[in-house]
Amino acid sequence: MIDYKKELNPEQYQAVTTIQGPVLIIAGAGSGKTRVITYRISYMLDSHIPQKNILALTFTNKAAKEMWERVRQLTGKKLTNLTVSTFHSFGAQILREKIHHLGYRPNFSIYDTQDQTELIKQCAKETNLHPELLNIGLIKNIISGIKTDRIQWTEENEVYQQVFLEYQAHLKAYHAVDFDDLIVLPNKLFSEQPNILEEYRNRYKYIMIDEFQDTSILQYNFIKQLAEKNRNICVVGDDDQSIYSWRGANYQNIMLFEKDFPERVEIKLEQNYRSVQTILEAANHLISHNTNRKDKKLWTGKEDNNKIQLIFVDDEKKEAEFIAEHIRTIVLKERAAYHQIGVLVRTNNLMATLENTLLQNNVPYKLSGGKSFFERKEVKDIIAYLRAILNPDDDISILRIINTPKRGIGRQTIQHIGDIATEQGISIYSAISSIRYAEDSPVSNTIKKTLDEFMAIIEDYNYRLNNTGSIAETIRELIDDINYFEYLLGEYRDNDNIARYKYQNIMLFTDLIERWEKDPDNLNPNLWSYLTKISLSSREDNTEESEKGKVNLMTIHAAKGLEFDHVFLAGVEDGIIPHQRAIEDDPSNIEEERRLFYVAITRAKQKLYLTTCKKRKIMREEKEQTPSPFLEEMPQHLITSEEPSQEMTEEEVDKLFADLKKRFSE
DNA sequence: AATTGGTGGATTTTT
DNA sequence: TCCACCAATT
Repeated sequence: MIDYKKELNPEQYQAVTTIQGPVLIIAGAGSGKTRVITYRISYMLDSHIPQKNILALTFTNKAAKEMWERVRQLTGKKLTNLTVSTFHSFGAQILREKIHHLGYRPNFSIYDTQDQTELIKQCAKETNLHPELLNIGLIKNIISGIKTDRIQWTEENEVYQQVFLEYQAHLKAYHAVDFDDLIVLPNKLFSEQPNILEEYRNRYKYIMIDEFQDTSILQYNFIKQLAEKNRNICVVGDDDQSIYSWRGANYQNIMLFEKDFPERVEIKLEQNYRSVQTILEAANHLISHNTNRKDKKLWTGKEDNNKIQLIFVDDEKKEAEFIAEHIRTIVLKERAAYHQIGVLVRTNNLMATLENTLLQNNVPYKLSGGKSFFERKEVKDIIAYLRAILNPDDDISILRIINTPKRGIGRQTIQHIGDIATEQGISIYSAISSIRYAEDSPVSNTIKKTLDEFMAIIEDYNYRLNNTGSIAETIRELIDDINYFEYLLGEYRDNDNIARYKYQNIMLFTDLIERWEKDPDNLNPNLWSYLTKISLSSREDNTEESEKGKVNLMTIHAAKGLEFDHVFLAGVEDGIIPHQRAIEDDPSNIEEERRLFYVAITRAKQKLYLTTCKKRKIMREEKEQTPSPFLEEMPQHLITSEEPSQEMTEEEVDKLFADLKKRFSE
């Protein structure tokens, strides 16, 4: 039995043991937030609350996974009925069970950003949108804003109204949903169908929300509906770490919660267990420049004399070299473990140089963020096949694969098929099927035959994936049947290695499916669940052994919730952080950029390094850079700055390392 | 009619 | 650096 009183501080103890009624926990950075949630779940189980009545929602898959794992270790129980998931996968789960009430099939496809972009382009074309107005990013924001009630139609954006309607209609016709729908549709079900809401209220009587400051209004409404009756809801958040407002996060939800659940118990966790005094003091000082925040005083018992290091270098190349070499030094000198080192950046494009340099210096690293394995073109092709096989009305997937590998179905043919589909209001797949029998069809007999073969593949594998043995094995046969490897060789005929590499990725993909399929803990090994799982985990979250022993290279956003002994923050320059674009959008975004900087520096447990370049290549151009203004918002006595260290030759570096090694062995 | 190769343009953060 | 669009070629 766990001695809760002994293992937790008084505030944490109160947070863990107050399981009836609404609770608001304001948890500063590093104050043991995850610990509180996991102990709280454990405490509930000890109080004989059934697993199936507990719902814990997080923001990222990584967090969900980690929480699950920690509860499992803490309790030693088999967690078969506990629900720990992200908002989006919880939404997907509800839709899987109930989406037929909205007229979709349960085999619906989930569109990621790429698919969404394709669809928007298609809709823009169909509505004859003026090419000058075609700004996909903007349209995406408007569509998302309207769907989630964040914005209204105005004179300015109403030109996109037609595209929006078209977009929505297409999704429905394709039996497809986008990321927003994963919250919008369950929310709609809850508000329109009281019996469904009642069913979920009875199931999930105890609800916990992690990273509450990152929830959107819509997500808030969703959980409010669910929790309103039983009122056992615990939200945990930190307004200082709200960094997703661009995606609809609304930290005012904390105030809404206070209003909607006035009987709440409020608990503040202010003791920081993560960082040393220096880092915490700098962070506190920095964040105090923000207005309109809940007052907090984070404190720690960890004294130290290490200052934050600020390093000036010439350009991004030198910056990367400094980081790579310094990592090698601290690994040798301070016996730091690679996986306890984090290299953080504001934007993905800063990662390329760092990556190359780490590679050259033999520093093992692991990326999170950036392109996911499942977003690689070759893998995405196969996924599109699988989606189309499960849901042939999914036009986006059909269009992606209809001529991949090349079968001789070109632009013209596709145009014809598309016209028929639009005229008759049917999907591309149905249109193909009707072309085959049409007397005056606009396509030649040769092409008809090709189309026949294409349909045969879809139908054949639809049957096989639903009825026969191993999913992974069937997919391998599919890849073989469509001659994908030959296609790759043709596409990259000037470089066999690329083709081989891509093919290996696909083989890896099928291996992943096989492992998932054979996992004894997997209660639901059907292909649809797998496709859903990977659509929702856009990032690679390796919890494999390979994760150990590697430096973590990631964006600040991706680093939220993580901690490292040593943190390098690269590109601490004006225009990068705060990001120029963010400020241009709205000068008040400076506060969010500051929170981002705050999140970055509070990832460090012991030592923090900030690097600033004098010049940097941005979009092919050399630009003179100036240090980030945030540097001046931290007490100067906590920071020591260095001019670039003299360049060392390869031999000198080797000699230094040899010396260090010698010192150790003495 | 399909494919290939060239040129120009663009890059915040993510479920 | 990578991707999308356009014109010439088979």
